[in-house]
Amino acid sequence: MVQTSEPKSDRAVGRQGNGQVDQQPRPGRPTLRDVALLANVSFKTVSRVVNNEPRVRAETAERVQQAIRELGFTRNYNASSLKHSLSSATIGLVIADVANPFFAVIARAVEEVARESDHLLVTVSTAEDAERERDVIEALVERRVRGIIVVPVSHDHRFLRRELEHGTAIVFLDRPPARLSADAVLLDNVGGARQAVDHLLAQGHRRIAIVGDRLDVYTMAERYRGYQASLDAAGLAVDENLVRFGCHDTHDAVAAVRELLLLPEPPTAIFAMNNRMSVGCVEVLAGLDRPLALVGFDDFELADALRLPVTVVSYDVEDVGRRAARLLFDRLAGNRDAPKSLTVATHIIERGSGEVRPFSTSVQFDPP
Amino acid sequence: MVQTSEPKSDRAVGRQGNGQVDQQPRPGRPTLRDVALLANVSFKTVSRVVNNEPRVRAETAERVQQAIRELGFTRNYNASSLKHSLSSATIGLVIADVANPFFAVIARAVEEVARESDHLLVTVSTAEDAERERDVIEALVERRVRGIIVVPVSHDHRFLRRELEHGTAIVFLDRPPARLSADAVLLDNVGGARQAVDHLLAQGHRRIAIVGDRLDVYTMAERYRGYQASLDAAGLAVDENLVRFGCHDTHDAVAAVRELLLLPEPPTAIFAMNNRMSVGCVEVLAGLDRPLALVGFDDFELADALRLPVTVVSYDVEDVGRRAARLLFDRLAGNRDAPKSLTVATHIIERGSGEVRPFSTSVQFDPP
DNA sequence: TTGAAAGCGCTACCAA
DNA sequence: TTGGTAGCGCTTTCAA
Repeated sequence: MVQTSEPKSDRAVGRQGNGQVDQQPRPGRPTLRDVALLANVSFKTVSRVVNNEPRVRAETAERVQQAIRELGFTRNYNASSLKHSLSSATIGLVIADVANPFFAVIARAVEEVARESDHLLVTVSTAEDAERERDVIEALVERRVRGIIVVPVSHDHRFLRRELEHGTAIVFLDRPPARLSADAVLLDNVGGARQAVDHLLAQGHRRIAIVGDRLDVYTMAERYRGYQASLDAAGLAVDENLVRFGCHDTHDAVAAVRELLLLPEPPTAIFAMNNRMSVGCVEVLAGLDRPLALVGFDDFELADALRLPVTVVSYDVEDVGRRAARLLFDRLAGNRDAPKSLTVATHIIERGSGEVRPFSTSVQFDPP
Repeated sequence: MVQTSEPKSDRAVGRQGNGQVDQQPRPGRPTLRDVALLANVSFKTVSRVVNNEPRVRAETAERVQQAIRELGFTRNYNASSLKHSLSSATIGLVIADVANPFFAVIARAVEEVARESDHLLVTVSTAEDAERERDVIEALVERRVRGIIVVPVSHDHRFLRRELEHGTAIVFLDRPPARLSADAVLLDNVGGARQAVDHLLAQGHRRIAIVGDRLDVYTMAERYRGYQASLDAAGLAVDENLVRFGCHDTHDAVAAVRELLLLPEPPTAIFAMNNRMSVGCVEVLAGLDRPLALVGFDDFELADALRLPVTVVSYDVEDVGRRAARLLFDRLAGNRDAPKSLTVATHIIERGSGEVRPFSTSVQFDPP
């Protein structure tokens, strides 16, 4: 079906020369031994060639290379790393969902750093399920990944202490470890949420709704604290009718916003607690005659190209991923300092939706 | 720093009972042997417990479990899988870039299927670089992943024939194998592009620009063929000034569209060849007074919430990923049929931007 | 420059 | 129900 132009000579396994073990080509993948047999050298010599060790005669090496090509031999890395126990040149990334752009960007940044260090990345999703978190981490440890970057779901990470002691590096991302001391890269969630809500208050809003995922997710709890603190500082009480948690995805957020709009006293502004929530809000708000104010936590694609460009609390997502990965490889390189926790600052990007005033009808509907 | 409530009794390694080898706890991860020593059984028995094999006395099993917990033992999966040679319960996914929503959704779908089969997923990016493609595939093979789903970049996959023969399942996604016969899940690229351009022609457009990535990427070439065929059928020639290839990301697309608008005879419509291009186009078009028609290949988030909702050529992305993964696991389950190639159909979703007429000024600017 | 032997952590097979 | 032995594919140490 497909023509190959590779040289086909010397196809027999036991070679013509001396009377070596002329055995059948075994089924399955060729091993060092198969190559050795074909090249008529000891399998240790093949190992040397495969690992580019110096003390091999050029002529011998060439013969071995030829045999490797002929057989399509590829070194079994799992077997190699059985020796130096650790290793595997693989790291793990545990996130909630790759299809969420936040995590997707994190994954790319981490993979990029991993690649620079010649490591492969195994990405697994938890879907915010604590049990699944344990399962996937276990699976990663079983494969002896050298390190794990985890966006944690559970609230007790003592089970990871053993792994740390056993030499697996672990870095927490976006959310801190619970009941464990370990490296972490976090955001200023409380501060960012305060920025958002303060901003809306400054425009004169008093009925500010909040739309988010489960409150037992760390970032949600923190951002809610920021929301509360902001209202509190303004002398306002939290109106439970305006608080909508439990939205897992944009669909849920759409439903939540629709409900909010049907309230006898609807909000004049919304604080969307992450990029999924913001997108959900926009889906609804885009259809309204009169604009509602909106500030979202996390920037997102096309936020600036919408009918009413969305004001967001932003930060460098890629940097978050990169920093976590660097911390990890730093540990793998032998760093034994006390666990470090970095907090990345946020800043607000005003685009229009956050500057809408309550009940305003003359708002600018087109981008500048 | 962190308190543990785990039982700490029997901490010594050689137990109190008979005079067994009372050796030092070795550094590094505990092995079957360490557990056996502590539980005072043979390490084969520990192996049985770890693998839930039936013939172990409950009492013995409990003692072993206790030792496992005490030591924080985790089975070394790489060592296990050395036996049944293949295995590793891992598959690979080779894509261009996880941060591209198309690939992110594919990755999620593939991971989901993998998880159902208790497999882990290693995701690697090629950044559309053929050399990197070979490198990462090699890295995956070295780790003996059982199968690989690849969105190929290179134009010669003969090097994979050996891997197929050696038992590694390979499924091509989005782009077909070149000089190799293998499973594939593709889109109707030519047909989809024709739908898009025919649609624009039907609105009366005659100057239809096309914005895309490198023409040597299969999907781009195919979609361009569709563009050509559509124009050809309408008796129109391709105007090279309106053809903009070489856009890797949204930024490049933005620049390309800006250039197009500065043309002495600018286009009245644009065909964006993938989701990245569409987003770039929207970024520019959102700022214009007079709308330009736009049809994009690939649906994308918020396309319906934009000032001028975007008409797209759509299809079920998740399904594409799922089908590829199912094909792969089907092979791993032993299916030896001739390679299969599936083509997923596309359909147009009219949202407004594709229904803009040339030079129209009275276009509906708000969503219904 | 090359090879032989031991062993990484585990499972398979057979014996007790 | 348990344990011993061999060996997966490779690297390491030492000898030739």
